[in-house]
Amino acid sequence: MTEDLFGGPPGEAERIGAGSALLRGFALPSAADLVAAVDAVISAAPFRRMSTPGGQAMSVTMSNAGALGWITDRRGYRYSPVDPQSGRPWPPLPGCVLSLGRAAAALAGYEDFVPDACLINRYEPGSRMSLHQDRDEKDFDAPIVSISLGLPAVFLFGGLSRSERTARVTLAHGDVLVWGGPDRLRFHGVMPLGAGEHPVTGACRINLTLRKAG
DNA sequence: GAGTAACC
DNA sequence: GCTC
Repeated sequence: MTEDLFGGPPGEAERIGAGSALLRGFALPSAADLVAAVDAVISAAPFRRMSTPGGQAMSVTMSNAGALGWITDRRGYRYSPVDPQSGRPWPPLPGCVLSLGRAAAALAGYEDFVPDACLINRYEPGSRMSLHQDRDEKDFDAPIVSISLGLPAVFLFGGLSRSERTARVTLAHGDVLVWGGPDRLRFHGVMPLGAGEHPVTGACRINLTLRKAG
């Protein structure tokens, strides 16, 4: 299922599905800026542990930037224009995150991607994300853009039903994964993060997920 | 595969 | 976006 996407350089890119592309190392040139931008967002909207509607604590801690932020609590999964913890709007989507996400989406064939939400997930060793679909967004025409920073993680990329077998893709610091079109509703998740130390992020992985939610 | 919540 |  892996096939050449762009017919060569720059960088390494591969199709991992009809509507999906993995851009290896794509965010490396701006990684320091991205991490600084995340730090600024987090100073205004700190990482917090959310609970699922069923009351289970998530193993990642989360925050958001942009006009809309993904949240979960007893009332369900949804997007909110304000940080429920502060009552204030989420911090603006950093320019370097927006430009990187748009460039990655364009390379993957999504030219007019205008994200309004950036979910920031912090994985510590043992943190995971169980298999799920992203379906709280209003329109599924826009792709999902996932930027990986810090410790590597094994990403699970499944099919349109939960029972389909999953492909395993290691996502490293600087990798950007884009999925949309026929792959937009594919189940996906992340295996428990292994222990380690990364020179840029320390003992964690930061994932930025850009979406058009509204 | 099913239950979990809340909404469609 | 959880757990069994």
